[in-house]
Amino acid sequence: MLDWDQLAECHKALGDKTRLHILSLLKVEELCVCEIVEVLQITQPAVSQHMRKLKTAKLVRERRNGQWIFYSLDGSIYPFFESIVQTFPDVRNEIEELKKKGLRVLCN
Amino acid sequence: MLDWDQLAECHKALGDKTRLHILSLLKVEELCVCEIVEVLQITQPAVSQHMRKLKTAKLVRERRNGQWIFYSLDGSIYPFFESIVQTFPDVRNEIEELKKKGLRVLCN
DNA sequence: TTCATATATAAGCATATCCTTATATAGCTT
DNA sequence: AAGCTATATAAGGATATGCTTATATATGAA
Repeated sequence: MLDWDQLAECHKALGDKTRLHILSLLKVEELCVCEIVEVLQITQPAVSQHMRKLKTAKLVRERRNGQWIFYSLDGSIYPFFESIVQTFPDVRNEIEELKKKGLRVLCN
Repeated sequence: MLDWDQLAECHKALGDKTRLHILSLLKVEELCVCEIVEVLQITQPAVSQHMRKLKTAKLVRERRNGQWIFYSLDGSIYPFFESIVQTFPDVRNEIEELKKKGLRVLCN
């Protein structure tokens, strides 16, 4: 069962606009750090630190592929996760923009 | 629709153990500030400030009855609220304790 | 009106958060 | 091994958060 510490940590991780934005992107598809940097236009360390919080809160999982680390959504320990994800704004157009700029290709 | 500001504010309000505790109590039943103070054993201003955050985040509603203000759960603007509430720990025993001590009577 | 009780607000302090820049680590490629 | 790229960590500063004590406001009662 989830205790107060875990619940608070989860919601704390969700309680930041930048991280909600990142999670909304990951809802569309798995992304690596450099792609998220490109979309959000903040520094790479800032993104790394957000990813660490999301990982600690068990809201994302990571998968290394060469020098890239791909992050994807995973809130399977939270019964409410799916219903929260459904409320994320639609950011498919931002991923489309990324692809148009050809930047996704770098990581594949 | 909910935007990122509202979503972040909601989760920020949920991202604190004390507030999760308060919401868990309100899940059992409507309570006034002095009762919450009694259960949590923190100062009255601390509870007041938490209630303000919860109210601003639209997670509770308030109802004045004489000199008491009763708070109750209300996350109706959040589609995921019910599923989050279900994960709150059960604190019915704490309310029972309060009643045994006779402190609930003061407000009724 | 005066007093008592319930709640809210103000001010101040300790700690947490989020960003930045600088540096370290890890994996490719040559 | 040397150099390049992707990511992580460290350090520091500005702002936010959560608590406390002190004070203000609001309601009910005498």
